[in-house]
Amino acid sequence: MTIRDIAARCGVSVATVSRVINNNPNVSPKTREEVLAVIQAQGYTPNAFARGLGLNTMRMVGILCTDVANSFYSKAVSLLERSLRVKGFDTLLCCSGAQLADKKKCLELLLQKKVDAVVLVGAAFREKVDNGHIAAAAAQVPVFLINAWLDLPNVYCVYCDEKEAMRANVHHMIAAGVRRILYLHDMVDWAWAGTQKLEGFRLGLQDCGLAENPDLVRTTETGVTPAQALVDALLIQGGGFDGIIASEDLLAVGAQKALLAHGKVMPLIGFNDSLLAECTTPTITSVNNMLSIICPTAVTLLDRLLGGEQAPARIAVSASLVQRESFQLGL
Amino acid sequence: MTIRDIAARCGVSVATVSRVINNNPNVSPKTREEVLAVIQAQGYTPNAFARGLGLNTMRMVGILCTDVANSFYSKAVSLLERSLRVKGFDTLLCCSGAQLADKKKCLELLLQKKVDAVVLVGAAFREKVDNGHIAAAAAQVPVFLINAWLDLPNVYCVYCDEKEAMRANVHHMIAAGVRRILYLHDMVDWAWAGTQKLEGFRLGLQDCGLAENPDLVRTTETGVTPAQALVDALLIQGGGFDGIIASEDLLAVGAQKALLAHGKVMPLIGFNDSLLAECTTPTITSVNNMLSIICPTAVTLLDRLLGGEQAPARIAVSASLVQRESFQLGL
DNA sequence: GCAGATAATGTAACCGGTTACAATGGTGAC
DNA sequence: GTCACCATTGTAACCGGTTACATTATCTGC
Repeated sequence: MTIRDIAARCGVSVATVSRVINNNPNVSPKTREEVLAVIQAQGYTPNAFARGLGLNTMRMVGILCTDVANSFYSKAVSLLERSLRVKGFDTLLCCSGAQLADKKKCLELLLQKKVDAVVLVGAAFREKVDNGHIAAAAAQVPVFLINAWLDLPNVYCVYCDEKEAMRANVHHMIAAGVRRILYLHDMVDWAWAGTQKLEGFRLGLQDCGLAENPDLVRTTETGVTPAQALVDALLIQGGGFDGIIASEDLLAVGAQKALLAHGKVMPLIGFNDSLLAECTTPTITSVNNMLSIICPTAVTLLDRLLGGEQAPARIAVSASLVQRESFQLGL
Repeated sequence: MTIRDIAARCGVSVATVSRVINNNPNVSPKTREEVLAVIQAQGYTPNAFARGLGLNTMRMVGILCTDVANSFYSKAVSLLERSLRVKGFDTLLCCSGAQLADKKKCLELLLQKKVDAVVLVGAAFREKVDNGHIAAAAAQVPVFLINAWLDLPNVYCVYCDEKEAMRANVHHMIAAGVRRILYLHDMVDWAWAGTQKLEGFRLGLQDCGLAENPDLVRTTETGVTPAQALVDALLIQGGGFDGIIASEDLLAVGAQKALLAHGKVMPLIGFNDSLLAECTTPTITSVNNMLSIICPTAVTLLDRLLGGEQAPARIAVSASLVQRESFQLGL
């Protein structure tokens, strides 16, 4: 069943049928109605490939995601997909893992499928690391970074100001009487968000006139268990901290487990406002980095841009702290 | 840059270039080498839409997922996407939500994009509910159900035998001395897996010569908080159970929170072996429904089938219980 | 009644690949 | 030398849409 079949059945030309399909106004109401009736009756659907070839787009957007199994990324993908669908885009998903070479390969795969744009979730590096693949992609289609920052042409960034959020966290803790904050972060030091948080932590201490203690800024592998092991080891060595901030809820959970095991109690703040933070006992206070704003905003940007409008290259939104039980503890 | 440009630059015909691109053996080594060199030099990539039009496939598979933000589904999507990519398929993702009408619409969207197959994650209904959209999809492309069961032509099911897993859970509990098990499940009673679990629960009791107590089979909304509220209410009313099985870790977490709040301790088993089960204190024993086997298996099936081979319509794998702290408690 | 504008429709080229079939050239057998 | 055969290559039709441009029909004002 092709457009020519429909045209023949209606006694009109293919152009007219095409016009009807694409809501082109240059068709008489009567003709339109007849054509629509035949299309309906025959259950005709235009061939997407032919359409793509003619229009040079299939309205597909590629999402390059480090790992959808990670709840933070999956939340982003979920929000992006929904927004994209509303705007009439389909989502091509590619989960690259953390390796640079794999990200590069996945990006190429997406571009080969001729997506209209690419959205990167947890895939952007700091400038000092090789971003050649992103620049190469941006040479072909607009690239959107979720919660990351990169100064490259045709790369658009929508992110949460986690630096300020972290700074505020430090202020909160110190205002509440904490004096020696342990900052726990995972080792992906190339990630933009990671550097922002660390910087915010330092700024916060500075604001309060406190010196940074290198022993209280600790790097751990990602995951509950490594974080738990690290905090456990620190507590065995005598601790030396009276509050904890973790760069991610996963690490906060590990820290909390260690605290509980030692019968210790102190303020604890995590990041990402994930489901995990609600599942522990006590629940964990966490920074919400506003994916629910960032993702739809990025899609709006994308839609505007592809529609030929101008769009800002960067949009920052501020975070919000979700208070739960773990912050009050031990005060 | 088209295939004709490449052909002209090489002094060969488009057919030859096409043969080189597609690894057709009917090309002399010398010619192949020359053509590849030019392709390389020009950075030529075949137009995916033209290719799709000619071959009537772009090697894309649609995944229809209820909700990727849910960790169980996102795990499935992650595993599926990886396996599909290895086989040379790209993944079109559509998250429909739980509404039947939305699922239907999403399925149509995927089919319009001319995917080679559709994989349904958390989207299959029991037979008594309307499955017309699935049958309609199966009339166009093979449909694969992850952890669900449906007897329709061209629908392939790969699932975990959660009925037996549940039955075994009941046996375990009773062997450990539990006498009155509370079964907590969410209200999506149309889901195949849900009915299987309930049936397994009943069979388990039957096996052990115990009568089913309707008061101890409770339905709750999905989520930690509703489950917590329900168990809390039951405990206030006096309890009457000495062990809990939850149809999902999320509910198990809620149940555990209620138990902790009441200072109660009893064996608890969840389903899905999710990250949540490791984050609570104590950790929660949970049934692993083998997504890590099911998903790659489904993709293998899909690949074989699209390759023209025969493939079984159903594959069942058995679950495995992951022992953690919550099962020993109170024994 | 007619020039000129406007609305509706049709024709055919084009998008960029794949591939059936035809054509060419070189080989060895006899 | 001729023929059959095989490996290699080329020509042109085809996939199924979109759309520039041409054409025809209708309407307007004078």
